[in-house]
Amino acid sequence: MTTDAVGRDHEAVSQFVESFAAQLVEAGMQRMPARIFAALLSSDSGTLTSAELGEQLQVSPAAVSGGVRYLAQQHMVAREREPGSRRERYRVHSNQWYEALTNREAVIKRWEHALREGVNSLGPQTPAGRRMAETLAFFEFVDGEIAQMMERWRVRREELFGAD
Amino acid sequence: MTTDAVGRDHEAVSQFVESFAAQLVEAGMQRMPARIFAALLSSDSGTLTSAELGEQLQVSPAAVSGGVRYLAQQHMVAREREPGSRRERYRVHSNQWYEALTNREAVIKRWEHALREGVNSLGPQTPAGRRMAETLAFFEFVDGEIAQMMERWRVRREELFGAD
DNA sequence: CCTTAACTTCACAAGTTTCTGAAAGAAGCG
DNA sequence: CGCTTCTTTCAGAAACTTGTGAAGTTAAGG
Repeated sequence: MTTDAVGRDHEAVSQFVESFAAQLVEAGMQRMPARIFAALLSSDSGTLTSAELGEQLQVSPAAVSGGVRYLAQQHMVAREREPGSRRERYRVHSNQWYEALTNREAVIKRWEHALREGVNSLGPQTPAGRRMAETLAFFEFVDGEIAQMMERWRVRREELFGAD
Repeated sequence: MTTDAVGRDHEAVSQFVESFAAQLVEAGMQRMPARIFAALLSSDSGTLTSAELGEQLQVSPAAVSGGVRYLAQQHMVAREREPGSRRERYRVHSNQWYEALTNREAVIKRWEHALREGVNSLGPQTPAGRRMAETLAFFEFVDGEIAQMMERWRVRREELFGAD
C-alpha cells in the first residue's frame, strides 16, 4: 500500500472519493460537484485549493470553477481567500454540510407552492384535489418536524463527540 | 375556461402536471417518470391506463412503459391488471406515495455503507476519518428519527382527514 | 390454437449535458 | 502602473440521456 509521509493511502482515498461521489450522483447531484465535494470531505483539513482539486480529480481549472460555484450556491462549501495570495481555497464545514442536505427549505417551499396550485386547479372538493391537499399537509408537517429533529441531533452530537 | 362534463379544467390540470413534474425533475427525478407521476396524482381515481397516459402527455407507449417501470421500482406506483382485459392500469396510493419519498431506506443504507468504507480508508483517528464517522452517526440518527416521524404523521393524518 | 390487443424491448436519432482549451478578467506585488 | 498568477467565462467537441418507431412478446377471447 502506497502511503505518503503522513500515512495517507492515496489509492484507497481516491477510491472512496469516487464511490462516495457516485452515491451523490445517484441521489441527483451533478458529477463534478459530487467529486469535488467528496474530495473535500476526505481531506484532513477540510480545505483544498483549486489546483489541488484539479490535480486530484484530473480535471481542468474550468471544471473545478464550475463545480465549486454550484456547491457554494448550495451552501455546501465556503470559499476562502488565502490572505496574501490569489489562491482560493474551498472548505467543507465538517459539522454543517449534512445539515444543508436536510435543509431543503427552498425545495420544500417550492413543492408546497406547486401543490397549492394543484389544489386550486383541481378544485379542493374533487378527489384529486383532496389527495393533493393531504400531500400538502404532509409536507407542512415534515417541514416542522425536520427542524426539531436537527435540534435533537445537535444535542446528540454533543453527547457523542463533545462540544463543537 | 374549458371544462368537461365533470367540471375538470383540462388546461389548468395539464399546466399543473407540467409544473409539478418540473419540480420533481429539479429534485432529481427523470423527466418522463416525473410527468407520469404528476398525471396520476392529478387524476381523480388515482389510476390511469397506459393509453390514457400516452394521450395526455403526448408520448409514445414505449416512453410510458419505461417511465412506469422506473416508478414501480421506486414503489411510487403500483401496476394493476384490469380483470378480463390486457389493459394495465397504474395507481398512485394517495396516502402512501410520499411515505415512499421519505423511505429512502435503500439510499440511506448505501450512503452509510460508503461512509463506513470512508472511515476505514482514511483511518478512524485521522481528522478526515473523524469527520466521516460523525457524518455516519448523523445518518444513523436520521434513519431512526424518520421512522418515528412517519409514525407521528399517521396519527396526525387521522386527526386531520379522518381514518383511512 | 389462432387472432389480435396490449405491453415491452431494442437500435438509433435528436437533444442535452458536461468538460475542455483558449481568452478574458481580477488582484497581489514589485 | 504593469507583470504575473490565479480564476472565471465562453464556444465548441464529446459523451451521455431520452424518446421514438418497429419488431418482439404475452395473454385474452373466440
